[in-house]
Amino acid sequence: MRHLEELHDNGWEKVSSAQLGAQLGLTPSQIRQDLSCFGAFGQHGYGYDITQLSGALKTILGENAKLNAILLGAGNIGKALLCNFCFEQCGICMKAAFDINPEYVSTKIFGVGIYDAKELENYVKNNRVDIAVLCLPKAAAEENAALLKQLGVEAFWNFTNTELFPPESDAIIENVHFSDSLLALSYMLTERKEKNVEPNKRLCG
Amino acid sequence: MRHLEELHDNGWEKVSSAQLGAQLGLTPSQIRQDLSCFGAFGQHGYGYDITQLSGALKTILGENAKLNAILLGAGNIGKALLCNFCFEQCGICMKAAFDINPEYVSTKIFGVGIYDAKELENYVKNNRVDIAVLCLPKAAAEENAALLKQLGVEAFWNFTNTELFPPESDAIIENVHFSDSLLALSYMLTERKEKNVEPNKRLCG
DNA sequence: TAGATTGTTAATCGATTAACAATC
DNA sequence: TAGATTGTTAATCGATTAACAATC
Repeated sequence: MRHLEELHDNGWEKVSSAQLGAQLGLTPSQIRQDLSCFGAFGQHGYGYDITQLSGALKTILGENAKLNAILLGAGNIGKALLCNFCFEQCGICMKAAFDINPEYVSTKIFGVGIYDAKELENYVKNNRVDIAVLCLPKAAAEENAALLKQLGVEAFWNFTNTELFPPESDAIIENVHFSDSLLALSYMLTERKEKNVEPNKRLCG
Repeated sequence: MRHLEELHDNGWEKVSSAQLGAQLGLTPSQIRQDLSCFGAFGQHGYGYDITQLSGALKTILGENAKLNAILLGAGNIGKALLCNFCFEQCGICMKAAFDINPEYVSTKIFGVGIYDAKELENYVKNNRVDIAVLCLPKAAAEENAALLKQLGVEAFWNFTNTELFPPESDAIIENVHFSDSLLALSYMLTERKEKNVEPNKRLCG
């Protein structure tokens, strides 16, 4: 999706699975087979019309679903998201943010009102909330996630450094674990450096 | 790793592959086989000593490698990372940040000095830089990543919403693509809602 | 010794790749 | 029609799971 938009911005109108594959580091087969899971978006002998394909993907990804979100925790990360991240572009409507800090309450960040955390339950009961964005400290996150789940919120975008629910939970969770990500990078770099020094003791690809 | 630390904090001393699997939503086999890629950390008939295992994983992940990092772009996201993210705990030493905004230059955020972006090249030439954390707007990110790569920086923690290098590049990149993440969530939620409404037109798992 | 649980080998499953008929 | 490229079926490959001998 991201790549298709880039191509579109650069004036491309069509693209073949071979081109897409080369640009993304995938095989043409993979492009075609993955897309075919969701339908037939290409034209034989021509390729994929970029506008058409990205339109279809948008629908599949739910960008047209008009989902409502709220944000919990207007600290540094929460603020950074509200200010910098374009929820709109992902088809998400950011409705409200909640915090316990009285300094923040009743202010607005980038057009989004900050409410007292005490009002959270009431808000969720009276408004449709599809996605909760969690930017809280660990303990508060678990507590609030459980509450929200109970109130019917199904999806969580989790910036806390914890698993919110046990594996058997049916909540939909997308974790953004910064430390996992950085450690993965650290691992890849460390591994490469070791390989360069002692090229004979590697295991497992 | 994260889970082992949690167990440790809760007073656990040993854990079996069956327990770990249940807690993480994996099969015991997977736990054992994945760990065995890197060595034999358990004891037959006993399980894994948590301190010992997490110590071993730390080394594997490079937490003991003492890597140096710099951060580019002290805007909202950059600031949030500097203030809230514990690089230390991942074994990373955050040495310096760079920005073009004269308001930021020569100040400090959370103990990390902000320098003028003009000094970047000079700094990298005179100091070891293992990891560059990119919190820049797209265009600037590509430019700076190319420069850093040329100066010998191998690893990039990328908070830009773009691919920094073509797939064939040998740079080590860990992307944190917020919009990808949110769209994945949006997809899962949309898919579930559709399934509930029309339970008969699903494809591909 | 009996019980538990590992590390590893073999069996199964799913995902990726290759091939090709269909078709624009 | 010839050339290009899709969507899909079959072949290959790798990853997950199951099984079990080794051992604490």
